Amino acid sequence: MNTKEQIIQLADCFIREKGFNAFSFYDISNKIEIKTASIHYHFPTKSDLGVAVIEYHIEKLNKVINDNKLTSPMDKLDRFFSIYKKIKNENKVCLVGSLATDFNTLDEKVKKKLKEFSEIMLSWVSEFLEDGRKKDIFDFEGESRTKALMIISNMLAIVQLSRLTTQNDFEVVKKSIQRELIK
Amino acid sequence: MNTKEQIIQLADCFIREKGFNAFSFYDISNKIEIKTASIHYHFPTKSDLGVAVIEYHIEKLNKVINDNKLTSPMDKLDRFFSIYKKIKNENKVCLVGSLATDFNTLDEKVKKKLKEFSEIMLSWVSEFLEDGRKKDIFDFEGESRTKALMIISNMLAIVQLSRLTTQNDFEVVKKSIQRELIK
DNA sequence: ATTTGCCTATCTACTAATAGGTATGTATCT
DNA sequence: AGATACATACCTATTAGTAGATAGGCAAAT
Repeated sequence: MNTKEQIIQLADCFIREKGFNAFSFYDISNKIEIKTASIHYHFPTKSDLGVAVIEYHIEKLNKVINDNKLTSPMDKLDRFFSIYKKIKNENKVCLVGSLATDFNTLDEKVKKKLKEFSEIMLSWVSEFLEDGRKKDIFDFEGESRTKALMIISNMLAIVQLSRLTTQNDFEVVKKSIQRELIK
Repeated sequence: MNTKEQIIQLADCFIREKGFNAFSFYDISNKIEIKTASIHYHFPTKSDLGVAVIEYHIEKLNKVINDNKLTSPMDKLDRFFSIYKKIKNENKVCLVGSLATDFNTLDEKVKKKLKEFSEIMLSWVSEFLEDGRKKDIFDFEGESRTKALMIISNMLAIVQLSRLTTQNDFEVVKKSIQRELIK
């Protein structure tokens, strides 16, 4: 892994651990052996770094989507849950949730990229929910986009909320979604 | 309203608009005619101000709970939704969501107070859901605390997420919760 | 009735730390 | 020679927080 990738991954960690406005170039320079000024060589501004982090997430998500193109809706759902399970295990929050609370402080290109990311996520979940319903694996009423919004909301929020309640609440919510959804 | 109360309300606005780490004493001093140093007279540290903001929310929530002690579970649910409706209309996010993403940067007394707040919210919702189920107004499976977690998660997240998708998604999610819950 | 002194709430002026960012130099590799 | 990937040194703005002065109100003492 080269320096640029390392910077992106560290920034990603900090954003989802502490929030965009709470992490600094110094935090990164402190973890890898590089001076803060050198980070600007790879990413002129903090916003550029923010965009790169989101792009990294888009790539990862697109890879998940592609690798699961041929699997069943149930497998896709499990894969979806595993993304959030990993976030919870690391005691982080999801990127969308983290940046959404800071949204009004972000500059336009970060906002735009974040919207792109959430759109990809929402489309993917909507599609495999719809597919699962057609195949009689899932059961829900109303539009699949709405159900996707509901499930994503649950996941996005529970990784945040369970920082305050109990870590176990993640599993509680996950199982509740499965029980309601799966026929 | 005295200066101290004004400071709390402004801090509350900023926290839920931009996040705890993105607002400064200057932001407040800029809105009311007071110097930043004078804010420290009322709140020695930023954390003290944070605690006061959460306490303000606890008071408000306790008032809502008390004023609705004798109303029906359905009215309580509507009242619960109206809290988030207001948040959405102001394009803010809820306090718990905002501070949960910054959680690892907060100091202990703020964390503790925030946990208190989320506990009160969760208990209240759990109780009126349970009551509504007993009275055959609501229909859901599993523990009422779990259902409360699900509904609070939906609300907490959709005020964040709909900053990225469309504002209307708040109503979509709200109606979906109602359709699933109400017999 | 006036003075004295304390309390409250503010200001001015300051500090030390941290922030994001820039300009320039330099070593290495192609 | 030029591009790449750093470092050094620096800048400016902003941050939370402190110290000390001040001004008004109130209440007890003179």
